[in-house]
Amino acid sequence: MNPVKFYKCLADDTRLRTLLLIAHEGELCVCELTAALNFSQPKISRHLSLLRSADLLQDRRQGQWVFYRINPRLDDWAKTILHNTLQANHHFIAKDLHNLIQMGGRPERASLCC
Amino acid sequence: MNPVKFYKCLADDTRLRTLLLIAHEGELCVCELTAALNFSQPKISRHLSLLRSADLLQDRRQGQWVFYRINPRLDDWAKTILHNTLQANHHFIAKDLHNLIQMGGRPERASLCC
DNA sequence: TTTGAATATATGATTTTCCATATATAATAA
DNA sequence: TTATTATATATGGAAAATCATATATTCAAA
Repeated sequence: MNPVKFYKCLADDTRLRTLLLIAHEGELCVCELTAALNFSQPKISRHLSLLRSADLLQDRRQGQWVFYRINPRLDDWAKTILHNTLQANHHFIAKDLHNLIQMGGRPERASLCC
Repeated sequence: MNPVKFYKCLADDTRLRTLLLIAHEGELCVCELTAALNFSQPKISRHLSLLRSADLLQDRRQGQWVFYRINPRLDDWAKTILHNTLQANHHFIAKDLHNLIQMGGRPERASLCC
């Protein structure tokens, strides 16, 4: 992972909040991010597409929803930086997490085993 | 330090190489950075000005030279990220460090004590 | 056929770069 | 000392490039 390319991904309010929310929650779908961030769906979708192209995020479809998570094959140093940033800036996504908890009708995750 | 503002500073080739070179060397003047990066002096000066305005760098004048270093009052999490990035991406500035070593007539630092 | 998500296009805003020049310090000559 | 020249750095202004957003539309799954 080229470090400039990596930091360009983090250098935007929508993208950084998206990444930290996903890092915090493990996995989120587009409609959850839309509710948490209170931005338009196309806006969020476009940033997610950018983060997926840059290999920071991985997506999986489950029925009508598409869930995003941090790409597990992301370089360790980059993963570490995401987690350090989250730890030191929890306040940065506090309101978004609140919105997420308030959100009704969140999709159920498929159980990962049996 | 707002994390988006911080990452905007790192999200540029010239600025990231400048920061990592300074983090590696402790302190560098503009002419050393110009020689290491092989960019025009105004270009480097502009980016240094931006990094100083954002409180990532501190400058001091010594005679005709202006030396830049990482702002010692930068948030710890941000300092940590700079150092982690340097450790994991030494290759990113290898050529620049080589240019720096090759450079003739580097200015002498004022000794910090007696 | 309704819901969730992605994409295309246009546009406005920001950022980066270049060129020329300004300022500041230092070295040298008269 | 004073004037001259050289070196180091900063900045104003303009052009070029990049980026973010809104609207409209399309795609895909149930």
